[in-house]
Amino acid sequence: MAKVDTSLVAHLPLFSGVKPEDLEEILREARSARYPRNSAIFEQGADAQSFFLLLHGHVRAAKTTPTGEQIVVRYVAPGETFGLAMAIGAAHYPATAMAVDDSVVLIWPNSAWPRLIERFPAIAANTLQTVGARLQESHTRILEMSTQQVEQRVAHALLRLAKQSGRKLDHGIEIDFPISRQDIAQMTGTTLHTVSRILSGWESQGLVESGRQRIILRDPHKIVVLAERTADGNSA
Amino acid sequence: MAKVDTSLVAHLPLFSGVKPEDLEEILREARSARYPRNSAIFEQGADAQSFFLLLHGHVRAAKTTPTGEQIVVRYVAPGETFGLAMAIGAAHYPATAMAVDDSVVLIWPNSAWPRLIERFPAIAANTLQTVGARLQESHTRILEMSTQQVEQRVAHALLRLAKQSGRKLDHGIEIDFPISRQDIAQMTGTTLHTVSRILSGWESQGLVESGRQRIILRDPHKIVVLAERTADGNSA
DNA sequence: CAGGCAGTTTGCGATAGCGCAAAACGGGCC
DNA sequence: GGCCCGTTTTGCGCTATCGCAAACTGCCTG
Repeated sequence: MAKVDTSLVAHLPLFSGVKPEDLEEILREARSARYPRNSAIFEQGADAQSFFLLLHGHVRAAKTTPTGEQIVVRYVAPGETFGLAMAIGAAHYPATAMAVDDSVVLIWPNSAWPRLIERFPAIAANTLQTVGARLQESHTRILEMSTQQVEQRVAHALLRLAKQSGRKLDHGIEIDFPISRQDIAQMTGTTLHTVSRILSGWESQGLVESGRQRIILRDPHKIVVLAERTADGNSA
Repeated sequence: MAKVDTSLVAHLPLFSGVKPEDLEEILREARSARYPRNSAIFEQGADAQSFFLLLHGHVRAAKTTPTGEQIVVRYVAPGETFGLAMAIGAAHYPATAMAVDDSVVLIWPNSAWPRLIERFPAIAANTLQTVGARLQESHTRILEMSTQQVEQRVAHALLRLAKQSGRKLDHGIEIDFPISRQDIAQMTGTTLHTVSRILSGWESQGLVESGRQRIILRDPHKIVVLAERTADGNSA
């Protein structure tokens, strides 16, 4: 297994407050692995045996109901951790993680966690902050689902994706991994049909350009306006 | 200010792994305060200056949109922490906390947090677990909002409240604090009208007994069945 | 004990978005 | 280069739920 250069990960939030010379010791406990596009990293309900740090690629975390419906919990971008079941005291993974692009991850065995946070308390504090940030995002999402129409929610979702994983083009911002109408529906609590209709509408207005698992925001500013418009068209 | 008996809080998850003799030192940094029913403890957006542990009563955490709509983030039960903005790296409170019943809380200044987790790393680990648990609850809530009808969501919400803060009566389980139709609507992403209709229906079937800010689950088992029924009436 | 008010109930349209079905499309693979 | 399959588009009826309005009720207050 190739050794990971500490300089690649030293600046990540997870390791803030950790001395560079300690980093090597931390990385020694991890192994790295490559997951090809569309391969599963772990399955919801499985025994949680490891936790992960994404180095390259993109990972989708999704939760499935007993009846088979799915929602996308989040997309993981490079530099972010995922599969932290151990840290939050869960014995099983609460979601399924799948690589949506060829991805490279660092993998620590769960057994390393207690030792890690004992020797480097900053890691516990950093993780608390990222989990807290995710909690706030979840609350925001709940707020949106409770108060906004589907079109606004889709607008917000795309803007968030663009910010997190957007690649700047001269004619807009492209979401940097394959994402389907269905995926967006599962992020916003609607159906792929409705998403498709919305994107078609936007496309004809020149706001986006999209195709098979590909979306480019051509006019992010107008989409921001859409996202903030209230149901009554901001008549107030 | 009255001194808090360590034996009252020693068993709380927050302090698990903390030696009893250290507990007094921790409590010495806190002050206690009483909030009468319907008084605000902190407001969304205000500078986060303290974090809280609820001793008695019940607290509602709610988030408000720019346009004034609210959702209930959660109800805090005795023994739970709230207002952890500092711990999760937020400078401002992301929600408003209001006592829904006469309540007693312990209050630590944020400045105590770094010292606390440095001296007692178990507290950071414990907090990480509770925040993680809240994150999972949020995801469950998002899943429900995405896949279930309003009636199922209301059923789930009431069952959760009953489990968290239910008082057993001989003729059912009563939710142990004042809660309105509006509150339930704000927990489930619907309107008070729809909640009222649903509860009226249940009442006529003898599933619940309810009135002004008061709900008793008369037949929790049947409500569980309702909660799990799929949209097509479980025809499969 | 009488108001008054917050909370609740209920009726009645209006509609956003779902669900189903079918056709069109696009791209990768052989 | 053509075929096949997953994705996307689009039409159409349906309904769960909203939104508004109005009446009702039970507490708490003065």
